[in-house]
Amino acid sequence: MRLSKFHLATVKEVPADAEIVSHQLMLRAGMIRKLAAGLYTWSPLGLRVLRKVEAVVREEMNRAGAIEVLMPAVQPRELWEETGRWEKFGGQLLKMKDRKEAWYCFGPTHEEVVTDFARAELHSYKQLPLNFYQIQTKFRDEIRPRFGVMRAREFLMKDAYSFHLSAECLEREYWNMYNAYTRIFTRLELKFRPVQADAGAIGGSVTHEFHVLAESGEDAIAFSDGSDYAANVEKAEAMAPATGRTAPAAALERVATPTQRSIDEVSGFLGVAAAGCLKTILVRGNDGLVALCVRGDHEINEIKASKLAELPGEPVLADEAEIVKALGCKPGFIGPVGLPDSIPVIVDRDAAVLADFVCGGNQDGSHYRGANWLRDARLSRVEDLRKVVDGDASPDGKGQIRLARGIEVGHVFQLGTKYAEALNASVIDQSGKSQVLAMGCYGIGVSRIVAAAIEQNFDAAGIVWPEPMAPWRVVLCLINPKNDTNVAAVADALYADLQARGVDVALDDRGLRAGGMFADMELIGIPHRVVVSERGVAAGTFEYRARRDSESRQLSRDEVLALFA
RNA sequence: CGGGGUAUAGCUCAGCCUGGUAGAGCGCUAGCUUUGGGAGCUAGAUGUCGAGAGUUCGAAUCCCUCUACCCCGACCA
Repeated sequence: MRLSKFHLATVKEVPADAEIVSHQLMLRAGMIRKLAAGLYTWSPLGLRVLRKVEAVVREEMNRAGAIEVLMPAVQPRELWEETGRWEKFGGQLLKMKDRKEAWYCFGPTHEEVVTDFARAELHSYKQLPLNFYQIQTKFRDEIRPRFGVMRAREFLMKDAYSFHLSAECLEREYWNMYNAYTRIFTRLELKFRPVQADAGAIGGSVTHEFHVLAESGEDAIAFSDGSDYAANVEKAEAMAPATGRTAPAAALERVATPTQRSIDEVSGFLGVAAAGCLKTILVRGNDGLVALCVRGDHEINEIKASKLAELPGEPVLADEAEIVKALGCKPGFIGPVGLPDSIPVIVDRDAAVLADFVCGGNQDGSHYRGANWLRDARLSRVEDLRKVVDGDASPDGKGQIRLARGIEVGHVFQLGTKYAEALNASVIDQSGKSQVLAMGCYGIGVSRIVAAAIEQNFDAAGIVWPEPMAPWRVVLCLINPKNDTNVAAVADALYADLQARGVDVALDDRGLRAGGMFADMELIGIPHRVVVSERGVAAGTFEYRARRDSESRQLSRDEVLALFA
């Protein structure tokens, strides 16, 4: 590509509301331009990168045996009503009406459509297994779109859906996709980690997320420093403590805490470590209020709480009025001692081994000191309720938990028969009986990968692309071609040679001064730069510099060609 | 959804409190000089001050309504 014929649009300034580095650099490099909240135009430069990522994804999906399709972005309401998700999907589902007043949605995902396709196309076990995938625009009406294309409303996604006769076959394909994803992120040269994840409301068995590791990541992941164990903190199990509960030593004593409500305040005021305090919260259960207890220095894991039989799928905290009505005190003074019998007390494993602890007094302005389970407080059940913290024992028994932040770029999932059942997608098996299809689904956030890659690969000058997704692999920079016509001629010849060898090369013939040209090429992150100048032409050499290096080298023409062979 | 903020030139923003000729930097156009790390000088073009209604002799500025965008908030027990 001759850059004089391209449309580069780098800028020096960036809006104050671009918070993370990938958003800032994508705007400065002119890769994207915002149209509205969460909606971006991909410029020619940005699109080149997006297409490179897409190409790697497509190649590896094809290699793994998946078959590409393209489904409609707009989907009819009736289909979504068959699975009940027209209502259940919530506010993220963008709904609209056509001229006949019929309802449609802009697809946030394609389980319904692909299953509808499958029930029409698949009739016999002989056609299975199959894995259909597409690379397509999705729309999710996020509450708060932010960070540029990282959390946009409209985004490009690769989604694949596999169909099987048996759970065993589904599981084989699941690991096939897991391996394909590992190849994709490895080829893209990203630092990533597959992590065990929560199956969510869908309730499948095994599921993994693929996270690109980055400080700015929106997800917290836990991994072991002594093994391959890695899990989303939502999922990571907090192991039972090694030592049991010690016998009560202190007497129960009510102490005044006139204004101290939070663990920090109470622990500071009473001079007791947070780990010696008990945090009790009241949530609305399926049948009245439920108390959940964790150690003061721990936090409740909502995902784990949502799985308790006593609680609805999405637990809601009791509000102040409910608490006052039930206990006669305000939030901040709740504890398990003397709670009404109607309120189950579910206690985290670590909180359950506390002895002589501090907890709320169920009376405004008071806490208990020296409280003990059984002697003073009822304990209905012990469960894993808390979020893991750095230093916890790894659930696989090897090493300790460390925490890191990640950007979720892929997710593999065994759906089972949920959608196939709802939409009645089945085939005839060997024995002539109708069998509901088992399904898997596998997503990759293609546009998000572009941003995630920048979060891992940048420096003060701009983006430092991994080669497989760089807009061009190498750029030839012309210095002062007007002074010496040989410069342009030499550059043109080298450009033609590289192109003939299939090298993805750009020729910066825009006529900029050296400084501006170098700054642009570094900002947009081209991995290799070859300078063609009057000096070099006279000496028969080219100046070469890798984007990641700070030093340049003089190379002969053959050496340049050999670099990109 | 609740709270807060912003909306002015192509871009990034100042001006608004205290009403009175529409501003800066960058970018853009032309000329001259310059030419290996975002050049300098000179001359120039560019505005529905988000929309609507109001107060006023007069509104970017004050009041009201609307819209868009951004930030914060989902554990405090």
